[in-house]
Amino acid sequence: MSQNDAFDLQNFLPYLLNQAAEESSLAFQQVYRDRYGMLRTEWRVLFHLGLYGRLTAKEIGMRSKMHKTKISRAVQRLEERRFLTRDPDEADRRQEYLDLTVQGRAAYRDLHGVAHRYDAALADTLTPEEERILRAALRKLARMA
Amino acid sequence: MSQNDAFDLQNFLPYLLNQAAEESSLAFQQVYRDRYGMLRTEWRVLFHLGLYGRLTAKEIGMRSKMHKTKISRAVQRLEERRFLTRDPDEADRRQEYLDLTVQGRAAYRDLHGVAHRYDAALADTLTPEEERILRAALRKLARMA
DNA sequence: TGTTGTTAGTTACAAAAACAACCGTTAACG
DNA sequence: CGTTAACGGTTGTTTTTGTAACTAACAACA
Repeated sequence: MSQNDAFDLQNFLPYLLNQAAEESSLAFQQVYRDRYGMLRTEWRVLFHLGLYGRLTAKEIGMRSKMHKTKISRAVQRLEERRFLTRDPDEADRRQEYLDLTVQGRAAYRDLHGVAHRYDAALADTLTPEEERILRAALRKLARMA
Repeated sequence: MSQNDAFDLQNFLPYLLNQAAEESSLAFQQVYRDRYGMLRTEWRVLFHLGLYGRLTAKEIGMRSKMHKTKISRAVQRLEERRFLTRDPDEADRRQEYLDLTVQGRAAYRDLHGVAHRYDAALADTLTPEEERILRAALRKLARMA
């Protein structure tokens, strides 16, 4: 039974963050899933390559904090579906550089636009002050150890 | 390659929300996992019962937005481990009321305290204004359709 | 050089989530 | 009543994720 204390689930930041993240991801997920058959890990890899250009799996891992097995599998699927190619680094043959194909860049541009517009639509439900502070606070929380 | 546009992953709210949610859940997850062998779905069910008292699975679903199969399985495991009991509703034998056992209430009180303190610690990394606005903005986003 | 440790990435297996079909019960209504 | 639809919940199967062990390549250094 509830303790006489205002602290409930809706006040628990991890829970609240999760609900907001899930709810706000849904509509975008719909797009990359239906339009390109991608998983979350896959559009993330696609975006990293689209935004920063040629990268190794390792570099994607450092930037995204995704585990290397997730990246490995996402890269496999993206390669199978011809969204990217692998280019072995001759100087260090443990790693390979990843590049988007023409098709990959097209998908990236498309999804980038969708994401941008969707982000703007989300931000529109907030006041400018709310938006600014929300982003700052989220960055702080995401950077915690 | 990056378009000449400030919009990148770190500015995409669903991504940012997800990173913050994941990062901020980690430490708490550690506690309910190590201390009670629970999964995320399980502590959520536990909290619903702890906060609101006797509920049916359906009611938990409406409040939490979790899918009914997740709830069904969480309830199973919580019952096996003697954190809750089921009480069939004689008036409508499709549903059953769920109640925490003594052990369940003890686990709830313990985890509630941990969550409360952890939430306070998270909030401490923010200014009071940031905290207030963050919570308001997250509630807005979580309630979107 | 050769041995030992690290690194980038993959693979194999176990745990968990998603999705659909299902069972027994109740509601709606001819 | 009897039939059909809806509901609460469970079960089975497929995807996806997490974890650990592995391979091949490189680095450090005696």
